[in-house]
Amino acid sequence: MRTMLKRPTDDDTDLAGFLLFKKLTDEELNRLNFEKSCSSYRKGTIVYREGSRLTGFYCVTRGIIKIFKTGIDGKEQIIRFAKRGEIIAYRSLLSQELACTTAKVIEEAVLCHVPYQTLLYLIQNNWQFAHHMLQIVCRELREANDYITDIAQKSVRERLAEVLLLLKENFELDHQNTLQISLTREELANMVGTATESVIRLLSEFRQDNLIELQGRKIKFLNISGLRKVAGL
Amino acid sequence: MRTMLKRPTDDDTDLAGFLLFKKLTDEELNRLNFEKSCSSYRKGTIVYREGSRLTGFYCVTRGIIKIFKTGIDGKEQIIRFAKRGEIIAYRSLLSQELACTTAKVIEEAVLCHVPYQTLLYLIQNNWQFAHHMLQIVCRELREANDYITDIAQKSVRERLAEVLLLLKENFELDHQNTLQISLTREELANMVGTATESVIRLLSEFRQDNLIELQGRKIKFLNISGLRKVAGL
DNA sequence: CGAACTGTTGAGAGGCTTCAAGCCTAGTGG
DNA sequence: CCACTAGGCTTGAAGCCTCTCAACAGTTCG
Repeated sequence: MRTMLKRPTDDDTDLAGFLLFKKLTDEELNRLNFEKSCSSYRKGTIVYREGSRLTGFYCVTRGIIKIFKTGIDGKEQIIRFAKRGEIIAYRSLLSQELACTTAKVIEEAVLCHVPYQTLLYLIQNNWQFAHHMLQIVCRELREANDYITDIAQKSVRERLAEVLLLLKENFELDHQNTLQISLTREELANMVGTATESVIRLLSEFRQDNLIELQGRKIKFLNISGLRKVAGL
Repeated sequence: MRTMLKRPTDDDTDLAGFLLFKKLTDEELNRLNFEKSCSSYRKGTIVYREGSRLTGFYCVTRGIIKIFKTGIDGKEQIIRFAKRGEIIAYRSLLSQELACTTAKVIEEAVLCHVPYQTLLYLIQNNWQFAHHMLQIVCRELREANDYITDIAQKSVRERLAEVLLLLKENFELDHQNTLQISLTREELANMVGTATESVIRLLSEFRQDNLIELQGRKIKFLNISGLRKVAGL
């Protein structure tokens, strides 16, 4: 039998913790809470698909969502991962375009759907919200520009090292320096923009160089400054 | 003697034509016009440098500005070109970060500087302005994401063809199908993310395949659907 | 237990980069 | 006015990084 999908807890439906909503008035927060709808998503679920029309954006209150584009021959290009506290699908919504990415659950998640009308209401009534939103998009744009430069100029080896460090920043480590996100080799390849086999070979080399330790999908960091050097940072 | 720098004409200082400012009230427009300052920039001038703190954003009313990041060994990665009607430097300004790109004049330009305070004033007082701003950033973010996918998955040959088509869209052609922007081979390479020599060889191949015609930096399109096919579109 | 997916390793091919040398053009200074 | 220089452009050769193909082991799950 499939494991039961956990109901969203109170903690999962509370959006007050989101920095983005910090400056809302009580009235606005009430409206947001009234109009949002939260639900659980099983691992593997597609939240929305590239090319679809979106009805709102989502706040991630639990789990991890993979955001990717589908390129040549259906090969995925991973744009980013979203975790608790982050929002997804807002880009296409704001520019009123069809979704240009697909969002897939890779760790059992709870998402709160906020309708487009609510988003517009908040933008119209609370400039601090709009301003905060602008900052979020602008940061993501900088990251995208940085990534363009990396991918265009660095070798696959350098990029893989950098991606590992990036994951370390975003998902932290347990007490043994082990990365707390589980990705397939293919997913790593789709972040770096390379072939699965290349990732496998390079990870293996990093292990031989005592930079990391591997155990299935678990990656343990042994020498972070060494990795940083490989990444060219 | 160096040629004189043309004074900005009335046309060069008129921001009313910008879509971004369409929804401003008369009062807001007056304030904008009072607080902005326009001046001419000679070809080759650096408008702002990566790492510097910006005091405002710029509206391009004439000429062409190259926006690029400096990567490994000082190699440029061109992020985009801005022309009449577009704004630059707004990203770093809004996210309150240091500039992450450098902006260089590649065709004699007129820029209108709008102070940060004015930008904030507009965001606070006119939600339609803020909303429009959000749409601009979101569109640019989509383009960046698209480009990441291309650069990660396509060959240099495909990317070069795509870049040529992109330039065609953004800068149009004269009556003889000749591209109206003059770029060095190196700049083309820095857009595509490859070596200058590779661009030269591939352009030469495109010419042999009767896709384009070359005359110095002038590029004339002979077979656009052919190019599109090469680009994998 | 088999099917499907993931991970691993090897071999071969080829796209692209790098290095090097020479040509051409435009701008500079005598 | 012309030689000179610097920067851009072009071409060739060599080699490496990375991809693709292929085969197989390990794992998960119905």
